[in-house]
This record gives sequence, structure tokens and C-alpha cells, in this order.
Amino acid sequence: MYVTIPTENPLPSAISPLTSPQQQVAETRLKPGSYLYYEGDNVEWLYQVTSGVLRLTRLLADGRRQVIAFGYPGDIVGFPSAGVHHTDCDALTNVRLQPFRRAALENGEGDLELHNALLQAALREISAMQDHFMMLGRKSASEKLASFLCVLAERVGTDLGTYRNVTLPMSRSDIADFLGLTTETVSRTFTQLRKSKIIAIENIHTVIIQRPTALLGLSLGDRG
Amino acid sequence: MYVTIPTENPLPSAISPLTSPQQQVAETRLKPGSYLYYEGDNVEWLYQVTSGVLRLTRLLADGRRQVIAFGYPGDIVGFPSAGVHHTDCDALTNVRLQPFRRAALENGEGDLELHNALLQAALREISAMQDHFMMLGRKSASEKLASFLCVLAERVGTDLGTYRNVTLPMSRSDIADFLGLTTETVSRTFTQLRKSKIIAIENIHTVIIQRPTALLGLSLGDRG
DNA sequence: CGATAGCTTGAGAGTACTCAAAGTGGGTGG
DNA sequence: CCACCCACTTTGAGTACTCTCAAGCTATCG
Repeated sequence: MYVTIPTENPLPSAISPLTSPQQQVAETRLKPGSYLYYEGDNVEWLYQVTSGVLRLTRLLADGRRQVIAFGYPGDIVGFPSAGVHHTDCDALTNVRLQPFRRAALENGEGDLELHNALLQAALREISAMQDHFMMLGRKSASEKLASFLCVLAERVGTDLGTYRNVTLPMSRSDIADFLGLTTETVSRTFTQLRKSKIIAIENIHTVIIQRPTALLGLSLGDRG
Repeated sequence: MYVTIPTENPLPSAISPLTSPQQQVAETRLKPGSYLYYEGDNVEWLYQVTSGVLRLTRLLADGRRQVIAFGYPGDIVGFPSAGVHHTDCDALTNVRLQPFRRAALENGEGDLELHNALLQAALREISAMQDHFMMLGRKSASEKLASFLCVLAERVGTDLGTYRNVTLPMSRSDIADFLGLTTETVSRTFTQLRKSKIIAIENIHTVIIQRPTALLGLSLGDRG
């Protein structure tokens, strides 16, 4: 999951479960903190997240980290480049995954429908990453956090009457490393949003969006 | 072209010219400033840059701009998502392009080799964009500009004995919008690099890299 | 119940930004 | 062919946002 440009009426960015009628491979499970793959590993499988949340990260030599994406249900992770993984990937929660052989993407393995679905997922990924560039390069801290919460609310939020409830399985520093901020700035920005009654923080991992329109406005750069 | 993490011995990121033995479509040409496609256009063709440089951009409602990538010879541009383009694309120089039907990517059109080459290009694109995230989110102004110059030097620079010559067809504000900076900061950072004798600025569009190792060090975060 | 990791808050510093003005160079029209 | 013009670039001064460093707080786990 990337932070695409939030809209009033977004398209669902999740994709439907893929099925491999020919040879459905057994589901994989991960516990929180365990790794699915590391940067540099040869790619044997791609995975569609069935439930739970993954974290994809890259590290710089001096320890600086960038969270590349969070993998939510419906997302495909593990696209190879030159046959190897280019991020680390670990689980933030219990995660269930549907594996697909790398060959299903790269030569179809006789299942044209699956091949095409994986290709379309890769193309969607490119487009979503382009949106994310805009956010990393051009948005302020409050715009970034507002965008992040809007996208999560739309994608995996639950309804609470007029409000909306969002669970954040990741830590503040994961959010910071995803948005290109520090944990302190993320924390301060959460506090700002709370004080302006746009959100309420039920607990560290649960946010209630009290004024979705104001949040959306913030994410698009309205002064406030 | 994205700013991937520069290394002492990088792999060539350009890819070889693709050929469509079945039905080679006539080359397309663009003059500087003319558009190849706009965001929202239906995708009919993908293009491989044969010569010249393209600029791919996205705009925010309030006018903020992000340059998503520069398209250099060997690069493929125009990957569709949901069938449409997600950036604007125009030419910075005279550009020659080899078009490929969108169908060549999406169903092979009977040319498996071409289909696979386009798929691999899309996968390389995903990986390169992941590297670029790190730069947008986690690098300082001088690290960003140093990384940018290193990648260009490697990819399209020409040798000058111990030095290396790089032509920059884009404006300072293009560089700024690519790196997530302002034109003033880009200009000041060029001046810093010049004053520390790491580069010389022959003219606005021509940079000579005098101390490649120092530049590489800067790009990786060495203080100085 | 205490230890610890993660989160929040505070104070101060630094980087990059904004606004402003001067400098430069390419292109056009006289 | 030259001069002017305009767009782009550079430089300067001041500001603001985010970061750094530090300390206090909170929740979870043993």
C-alpha cells in the first residue's frame, strides 16, 4: 500500500483475490516480526496478502531506513527485478498469504488469467508509486500524515456512524520512515490533529477520524 | 530514469533496444516542449526512448509539481494503469521513440519475446522507483543532488580523462521538482559543489565532475 | 510490581524555504 | 548584426518547518 492521492470517491485500490485454478499452492502464514524475504534473496514466489499487514523496507548503509510500502489484504508483494528481491519484508501482525510461483508472472506457466492478473498488479504498483513520489517530495508533515490516514481510512477503515475507525498496526517510527519524517514529528502531528478535533486517538494503534472532510482537505494542502 | 543508489560499479540501468520482429512500427519523433501524452489519456502505445530525453511529471491541484522521472535512451515509458496514463510526458530535447502497441505488453500479441522484455522493463521500473523513495524521503539536499549527478554521470556521462562530463538538458526547477527541493536550493547546492571543487559548471547545461569519488561519497551521506 | 520499549513533549538548532533583487544568456525583432 | 527583452539562474536576507537531543510519560510484559 502506498499513499495515493486521496479523493472524495476513491476507487478501491485493493484487488480481488487471485486464484490459480491449475495448481493452488498452500497458504503461507507469518507471525509478527518474522521475515518473508530479505533484500537480495532470489525470488521464488510472489505473494498476495490474504489477511494481516506486511512491512517492506530498505536500509541505507548508515542505518537510515525507508519503509517502501505496507502490504494490506489484496496487495501483491515480491515483484522481482533481475530475479531478486529489492526490499526486506516482514510481518506487522499475523499474516496469511497466497503464494504464486514467480514463473506464473514471468512466463504464464500455462495460466494466462493468473499471468495477466499479476501483470496488472505490477502496473498498478507503478502507478501507485508515482503518486507516492508526489507525497514524499512535495507535501508537508501534516499533509503527509493526513494523506496517510485518509488512504488507510478508505482502504481498511471501519464505519462508526459519521466517524471512521482506523487501526494502525505499525509503530510511529514505521509511519515516520514511510512518510520521510522523524517519529517526533509524526507524534507532534498526531497531537495537532487531535487538538484540532480532526481525529481522536483511542489508543496508540487506534485512531477515530472525527472530521473526515477536514482531514481530506488537510491532505490536499488546505491551510488549517 | 530514477535516482537509484549509486555505486562504484553500477550495473547498466539502460536496457538494450527492443525489437518487434513481427511488425516494427515506424519511429516517432518529438520536438522539445511537445507532449507525448497527458495524464488521463488512454494508453495505446508504450515507447522506448531511442535518443533524446523525456520528462514525466505529475501536478497537484495547487500547482505543486513532481517530476516523476526523466526518460533517457533505453528507458520504456507509458506503462498503463487501468488503461490510462498517470503522468504527463513531454520532450526536453529532440526525441526519437520506438512505439510498441499496448497489447504487446498486455497479451503478447503473439510476440513472446517482446512481451517478456516489456514485462521485465516494468519490473525494473518498480525496483528503480523503490530506490528513488529512499532518496526522496531520507536524503539531504546535497546528498540528493550528488546522487543525481552520479547516476547521470554513470548512465549518460562522457569521459574526459580523469574527469567526467555530464549534460543536463533539464532546467534547475526540473531538477528541483525531481529531487523534492526548490530551484533556489538546487542552485545553492550546485554552487557549494563548485566551490568545493567537486564539480565545475561549464555552462548551465554542462557539468564537469572533477572529483567523482568525493561526489559519490557525498551522495552516500559522508559529511563534508 | 518493576523494567523496558515505545511514545510524547520540550527546547534549541539547522536545513531548506520564501520573498526579493540582481545577474546571465539565448532569442527575436528592429 | 546588434540591442533589447524575457525567462532562467544565482545570490541574499530572513523565516519557518522539521530535526536533534533530552527528559518525562505510558503501556506492555515478564
